[in-house]
Amino acid sequence: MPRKTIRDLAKAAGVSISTASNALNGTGRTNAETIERVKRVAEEIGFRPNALARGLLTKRSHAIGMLTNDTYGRLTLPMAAGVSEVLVDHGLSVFLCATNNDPRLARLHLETLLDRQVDGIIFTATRLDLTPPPELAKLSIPVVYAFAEGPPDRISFFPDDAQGARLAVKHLQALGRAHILHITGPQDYLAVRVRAKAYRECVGSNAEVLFGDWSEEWGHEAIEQIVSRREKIPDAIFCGNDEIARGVIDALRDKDIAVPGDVAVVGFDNWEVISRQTRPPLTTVDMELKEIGHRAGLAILGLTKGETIPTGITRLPCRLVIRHSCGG
Amino acid sequence: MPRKTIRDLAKAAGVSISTASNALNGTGRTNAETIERVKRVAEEIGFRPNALARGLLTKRSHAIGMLTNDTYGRLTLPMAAGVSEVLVDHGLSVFLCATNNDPRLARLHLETLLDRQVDGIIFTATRLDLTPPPELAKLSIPVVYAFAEGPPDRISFFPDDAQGARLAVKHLQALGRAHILHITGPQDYLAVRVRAKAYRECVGSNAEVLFGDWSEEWGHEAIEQIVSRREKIPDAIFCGNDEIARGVIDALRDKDIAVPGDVAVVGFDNWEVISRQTRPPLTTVDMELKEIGHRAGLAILGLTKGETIPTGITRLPCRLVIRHSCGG
DNA sequence: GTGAAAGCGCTAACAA
DNA sequence: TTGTTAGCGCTTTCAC
Repeated sequence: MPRKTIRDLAKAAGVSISTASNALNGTGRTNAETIERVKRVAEEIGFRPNALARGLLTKRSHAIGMLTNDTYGRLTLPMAAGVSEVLVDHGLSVFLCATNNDPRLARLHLETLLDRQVDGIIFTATRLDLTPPPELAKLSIPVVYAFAEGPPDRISFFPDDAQGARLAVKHLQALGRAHILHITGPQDYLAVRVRAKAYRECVGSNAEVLFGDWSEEWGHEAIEQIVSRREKIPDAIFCGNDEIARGVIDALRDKDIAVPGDVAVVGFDNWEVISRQTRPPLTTVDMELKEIGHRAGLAILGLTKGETIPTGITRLPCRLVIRHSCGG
Repeated sequence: MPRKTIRDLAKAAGVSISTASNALNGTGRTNAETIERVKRVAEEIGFRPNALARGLLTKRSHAIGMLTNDTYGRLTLPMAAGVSEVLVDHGLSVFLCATNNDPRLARLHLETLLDRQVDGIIFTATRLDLTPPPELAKLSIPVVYAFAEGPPDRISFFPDDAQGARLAVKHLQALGRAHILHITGPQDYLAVRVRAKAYRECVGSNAEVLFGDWSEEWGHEAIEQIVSRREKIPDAIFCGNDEIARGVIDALRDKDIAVPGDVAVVGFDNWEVISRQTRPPLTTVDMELKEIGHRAGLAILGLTKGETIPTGITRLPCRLVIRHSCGG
């Protein structure tokens, strides 16, 4: 059985097509009783409007595209969930397009999205300093950047890395740790530089930072370096992500250095498969990716309604998740 | 500047609307030269057909919905990537709908998808024995189940857990391990029972299986149990997932039991953030989730074209990823 | 208050 | 081979 059309509805309710339409949408001037009846009949016969037909006419598809540079990694997904969460109740659907960092694929997806008359596009990336597809800047529909930096006249949401780093370092200081070391990822990541700078501002500008990569292995190696110096080891380590932190904790245990007794450790990301499973469980900074998704979704929603929303980068606060790797 | 319509194209190319349409779509009988010209002009003026209008008329939206029970977890995402990968080149887009295991949300998403005239729906779950939304069974559009079991008259794709388990166990046996233990997850998971059964068929029906949960902690605890028995410990352990395997490996190292020297360990999932980072790196079974996504995408594609595709459950082979936790 | 009619951008008969 | 015409299902003037 094919879907009921508004014609079927009009016939069944004994009204004209336009009255049926008005009754359902609350447009025009319609008798309250008629509205009631049309709605009841619509329910009875299972009428649901065809979104394609409606979109064709109103020029609003009530769909948005989410363009992401990776194959839905651990950063993109919480954001996508956040976006979807706020939009579903407003009747907006989300096309998920993974570009896999391939410009050709990005263009392909983008064209398809425009053909589908999406009301807006959210671009998300896996690192803040990845250059978004330049085509996005020229679009006449709303574009919001999440975990990526768009042009100044667009809206971009970032986690506040500096604040997150301060959160971590100040927590360690409040716990009485005086000699804090920072072991982090590759220096060419913007987030790495921002976090390192904030760290230095808290503990003094001659504070030591060890740059490496994002792996557990680097955590091990860094500890090896520290210990082999035969100096006094730090009493706290602020790690650039949870994987490094896990490596650090494991390496310390291998050397019979107690965590948090001798050395307190803080991570960054709150990637739970890691942060919950270190021994002891890891105190870490959560970037609130889902909240970034929420905000991006709300921004798109507002823009499509013609609201004015401040452009430029908005930094959203991180949250410290306290577990046992710092004591307490 | 509004988008160009097929009218603009027809005018610019000096042909009628229908000729323009035929030229672009290869329908009807059109002069090769005209086709050429129309296509060139379309390119020049930047004409792109409105997918909404086309869909309204052809009753094919060239979009599908992907309904998933979780907030895009680690199982769903590789599958989603696989689906999208095979569909993008056929001009199909994917609506991603996370139901968060909430039946109300599932229904809401489903209705929206139908309103949008999606050509088909792929349902994916985080466990094989999760009951898919019953509404799906009654739909008149194609529905494919990936990592979930649909009704017998629909298409379902599963990883071949039994084959995966055999792969792991036979690998250990080929390496000369004679006393293999299975430490796995909760017995109420179908996958757990299937893997355990396959394991027992390989090593003998009195073989021991320890059921627990999916955590690293359980891996530790299981090793504790084994060692405290003061019997001869097994020379190989087949773990139900990578998290358990990581716990097992860590616990063995804590007890100075060499991996793979004394005990070889195999995991299940190939969740790389874990399997690459264990010491030694973990040999593990990969369920080829992306391939499941590929197959689901191709199945939907075929169904929307009216092809006949065998219904019921198709089990897709797992692959053994060899690292160092078994030696070699 | 309600309905007839026009038309969103496109495809597909059918006529020319 | 091409153009004319009639809609797809809906919203939206504008008469009545």
